[in-house]
Amino acid sequence: MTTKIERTRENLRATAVRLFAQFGYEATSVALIASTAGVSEMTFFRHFPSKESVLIDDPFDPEIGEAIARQPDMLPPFVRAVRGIRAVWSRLPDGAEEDLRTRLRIVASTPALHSALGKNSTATEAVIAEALSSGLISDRTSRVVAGAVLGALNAALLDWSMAEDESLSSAILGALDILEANHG
Amino acid sequence: MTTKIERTRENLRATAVRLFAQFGYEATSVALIASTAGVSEMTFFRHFPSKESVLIDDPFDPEIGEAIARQPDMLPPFVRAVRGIRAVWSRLPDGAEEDLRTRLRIVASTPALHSALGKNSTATEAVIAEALSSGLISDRTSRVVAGAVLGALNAALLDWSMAEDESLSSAILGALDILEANHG
DNA sequence: GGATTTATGTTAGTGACTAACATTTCGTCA
DNA sequence: TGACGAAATGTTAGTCACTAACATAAATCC
Repeated sequence: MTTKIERTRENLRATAVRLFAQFGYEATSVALIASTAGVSEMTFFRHFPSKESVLIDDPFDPEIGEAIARQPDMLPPFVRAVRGIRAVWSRLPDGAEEDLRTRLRIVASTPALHSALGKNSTATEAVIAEALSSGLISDRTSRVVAGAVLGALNAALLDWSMAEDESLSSAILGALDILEANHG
Repeated sequence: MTTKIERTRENLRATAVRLFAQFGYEATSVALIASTAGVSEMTFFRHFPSKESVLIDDPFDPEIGEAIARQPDMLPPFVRAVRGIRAVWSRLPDGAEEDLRTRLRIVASTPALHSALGKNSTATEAVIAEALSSGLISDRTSRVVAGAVLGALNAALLDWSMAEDESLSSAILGALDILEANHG
């Protein structure tokens, strides 16, 4: 059974996304989201650390790290990172795709949120860099490769969100292929 | 002769950076910066659009675009982007290097600012993507490559800021080489 | 030196977010 | 079923970044 806390959170999330889509992200205050959802403003912040986090949350960090760490050590770091991400992102839970597209469209159309995407990436970037690190390459190389791969992934996600009838996996795979080309 | 507006701006900038280094970015309010600099809070925002912008400003966008556009069309987009950025970033005005390092160190040590780095990149990313676009590659490819290159550049800059005795150009060139490797 | 810009100040406000404390709602067990 | 302890929510008051409107001071031009 869904707990109350889960229900309240989902209620807030759905309400927020609906209002964002209708009035725009910046024009939608947290106070409005809360009152529309029938809770107080404080309750919103008990369930989400920030207004941004309703749209931007990426629970895949641990999986990505493991998937990258699983790639053979002798492959170039670029290839390891790309294949790890590909392994995680090419199979999303059903229904998550439309939801992700809705959220990313709001992000893409709100300049103030572009940076938020990057903020989220910071943690992921660290995870990737860590997973890449080995005796064979420098920390600098790990971090630069992680930054490049994440930058490419984010660009592809935003671009995909604006496309009409493309599957997420084909967009991701296509973008990662661009990176991997001539590296493997 | 330096105009008054330039003097006030530089005064605010120097004061802010000094306070950031001393007390930390988040612990330093704009009100404190302004009063320490001997002006009102409003004046601060007349000279800087945001608190972040004191540390993060990248006036190179037009140059980067031109430098990339100058690269031969038949080169792979990765190589064009990397060489364009290399051309611009490998020659910085004297003294700018120490200043940049100071600012980036504050950014690197302040999680809240990591996203700001990405925000700044959004504009640069668009410039790079535009400069890359040609009849030979898709818009998607341009954007993905731009994202990758910018992600790598930002990672390298942050990493460099924490290093002790490394020149900026060698860090940049090294990072770009990682990207260009096997692409040219 | 007076008039006109130009830079700055003041005041008041919005919106995201936090802290401290009060209150309700809920599951649990007698 | 009803009291009890805990979890979820509410209230209030505050901080800080940032904006708008209007007022004043200071630099520049004639």
